[in-house]
Amino acid sequence: MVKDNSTEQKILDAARSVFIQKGLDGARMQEIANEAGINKALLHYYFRSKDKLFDRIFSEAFDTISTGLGDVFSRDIPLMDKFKNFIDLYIDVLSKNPHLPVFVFGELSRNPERLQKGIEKNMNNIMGPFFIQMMQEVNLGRLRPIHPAHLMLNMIGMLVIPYVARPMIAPILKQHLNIDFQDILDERKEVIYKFISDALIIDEK
Amino acid sequence: MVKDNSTEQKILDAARSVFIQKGLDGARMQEIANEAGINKALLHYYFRSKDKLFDRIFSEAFDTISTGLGDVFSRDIPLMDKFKNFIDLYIDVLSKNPHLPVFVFGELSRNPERLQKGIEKNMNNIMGPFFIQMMQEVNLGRLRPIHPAHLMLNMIGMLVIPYVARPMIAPILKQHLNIDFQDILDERKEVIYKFISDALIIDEK
DNA sequence: TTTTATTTTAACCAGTTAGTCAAATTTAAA
DNA sequence: TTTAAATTTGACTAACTGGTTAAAATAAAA
Repeated sequence: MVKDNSTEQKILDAARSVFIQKGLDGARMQEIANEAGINKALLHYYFRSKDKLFDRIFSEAFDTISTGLGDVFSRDIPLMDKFKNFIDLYIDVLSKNPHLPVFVFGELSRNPERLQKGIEKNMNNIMGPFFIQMMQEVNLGRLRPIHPAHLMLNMIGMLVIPYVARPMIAPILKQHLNIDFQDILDERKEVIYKFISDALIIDEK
Repeated sequence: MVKDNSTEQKILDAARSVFIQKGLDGARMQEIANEAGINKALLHYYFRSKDKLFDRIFSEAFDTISTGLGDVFSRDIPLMDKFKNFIDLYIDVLSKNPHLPVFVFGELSRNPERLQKGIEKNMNNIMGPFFIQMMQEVNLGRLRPIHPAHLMLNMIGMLVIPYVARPMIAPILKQHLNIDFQDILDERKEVIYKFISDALIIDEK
């Protein structure tokens, strides 16, 4: 009497794959049905409409891409350790979901009201303490002054750009410098952490 | 006897607006026609198909977003000045075309073969000298060692992220820190240049 | 087994979309 | 002015798309 859960899962897997690859407008219900190995009508039996199905996939994607912003920064550890943890965690997530940023940013740009209220709520407890912790380090003369918002933008930008701009940059690197993009990706964790360390930490001579 | 140029221009303006807002799949020829104030059939008279029209708009957008990578880095000036010029130029371009990165990266991600061969050609003369110039500064002990490819990724990431992630980040900043995103944007030039300076330049004590 | 509820399907439908075409209108040339 | 070329339009079409529906198949309950 219970719904066959594996069918629902097959649909979700197929929908995730197709939506992330083609976007809301480019995706076809027929293609999702084919990839799930089922009838198109069954799609509407499980999820009433394309939009409902898409919402499900997008929420999931948004949650994934919001990972860490919460967990990491609320832990009671030194600031630079938070950055290190954040970088490591985020690159792990991205390397497993390389197409997520383009998908989320793209759909969000065409439809900003899709933004979840949830994520904004549990951001309240984090931003404040993190802000204070940075101010302290700056006042102690250990960090060069920078607004936390800018620092977060800098980090997220450096983390995300290789995945967002890959189809544009990878061919150039390969052609003119004979560099495999995967090698660059493998070095990102260390490079980014060193870069922000060098930018932030003041040598005490 | 010459084609009415203003009609073609009206079409291109409308197409640019609609395609960048909705993407290839989300755009409708009828909407482009409406926005251009003409008949839909006239669209096909000037540009034979939706794809042809889109190609035109995308190429233009790609050229715009590739600005500076060529001009700035081939000039014979100190390395840090190149970075400063690049940052200034790029932010000016982005502030005039804030939706371009999401558009180009999004369409390129769904259709990587759209990549122009042109841009790769005139990149040949630039990458080499820039690479060498950086090596020299590093060997002279003036710059901390970093692979030029990583540095470019860092810069482009920091430059582009506010525009790409705006609908995600702006509400958070407003809600929890009461910061207007435009204020952040206005500070980006200086912040980014200071950040990479601090990260790269070795103090000679 | 019989009955009832759930899952799956094939066929269908109404609305939309890119693209066409013949005719009308405007512009330029002879 | 007349003729020819270029521009613009309204009406149309064939293909596609999300969604529906009634019936069939399967599973569960009685």
